[in-house]
Amino acid sequence: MDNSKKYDVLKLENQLCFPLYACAKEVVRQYKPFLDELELTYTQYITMMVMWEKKEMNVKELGECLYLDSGTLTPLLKKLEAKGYITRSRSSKDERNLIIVITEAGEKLKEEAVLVPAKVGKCISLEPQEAQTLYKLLYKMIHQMNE
Amino acid sequence: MDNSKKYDVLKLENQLCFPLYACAKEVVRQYKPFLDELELTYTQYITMMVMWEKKEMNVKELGECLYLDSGTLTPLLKKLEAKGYITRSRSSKDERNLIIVITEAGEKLKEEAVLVPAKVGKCISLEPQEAQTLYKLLYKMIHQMNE
DNA sequence: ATCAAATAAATTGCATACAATTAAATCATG
DNA sequence: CATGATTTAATTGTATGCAATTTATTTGAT
Repeated sequence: MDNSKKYDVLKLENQLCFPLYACAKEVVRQYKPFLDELELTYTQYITMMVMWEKKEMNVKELGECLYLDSGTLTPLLKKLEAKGYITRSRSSKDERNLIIVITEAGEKLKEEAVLVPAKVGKCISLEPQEAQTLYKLLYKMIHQMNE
Repeated sequence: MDNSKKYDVLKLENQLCFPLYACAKEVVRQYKPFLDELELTYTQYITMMVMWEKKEMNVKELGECLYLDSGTLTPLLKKLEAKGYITRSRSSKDERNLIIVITEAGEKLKEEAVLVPAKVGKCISLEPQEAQTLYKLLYKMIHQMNE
């Protein structure tokens, strides 16, 4: 092997994972000013996105949707409950399950939240075709890694 | 507006940012078993990648490379110093600057680290063309957001 | 029916991330 | 050349993330 090239794989610029990691963080940062208006963090926001759609979920299901575990979700859900956007209660069918249900206030928040994607979209403008390509590649990777 | 579609922008499946966020986390998880062998976290690993290439950097430069601030880097660099992979010392030219220099032990670590990318590559197999496309799109976004 | 195995959350411990603030050093301008 | 502005790290405080463990509950095989 050409020794001058041996360590090139360790250069940041030759990594695919690094821009992925950096880009994800930057995107979350783009969300921040808009989410601050709703007093939500990014993780709380995506959790609410699931709740806006599903209305009722248990922690395990939420974790599967969001790729988060109970160590992250438990404190986060307690905060959302404290804000009044969800309720947390044990299932009577199976006491192990904690059922998360969206509240009226939670539903109401959706009216403001619906404006967020467009605001962020202005900061991150890819061509529709590029966005589509990126979307597919990301999910391809995600599915590949979850095997 | 068609009301049945009004809130579709809030569905996780219609988000580009969510798979980005999820994929980045999953990738870091793929690294973990291999980095565990080196007793490095992912963030410590990418920091070492910069050090392997540059040998000497100050905290500000590292932060620019890695998109991290001193709040993250200061404790991380202290850990890398404790492991013996870097030294931390103030510049005599400008005492505000903290100069990070890689040590012998740090250089030595590169021998094991150089095997990591291939191992991770096996878990994340995109076609070279796809990887190239993804790489370009991610950097396009990163550069756009840093304006 | 009983009890070991499995399941679901919660807890614990550690390591980021990052905004905001602070402290020290240097610069720049009158 | 004095001092206010700027720059660089460090610190503080809050919120993740996740592995590993614990606790409570339920399931399932005998």
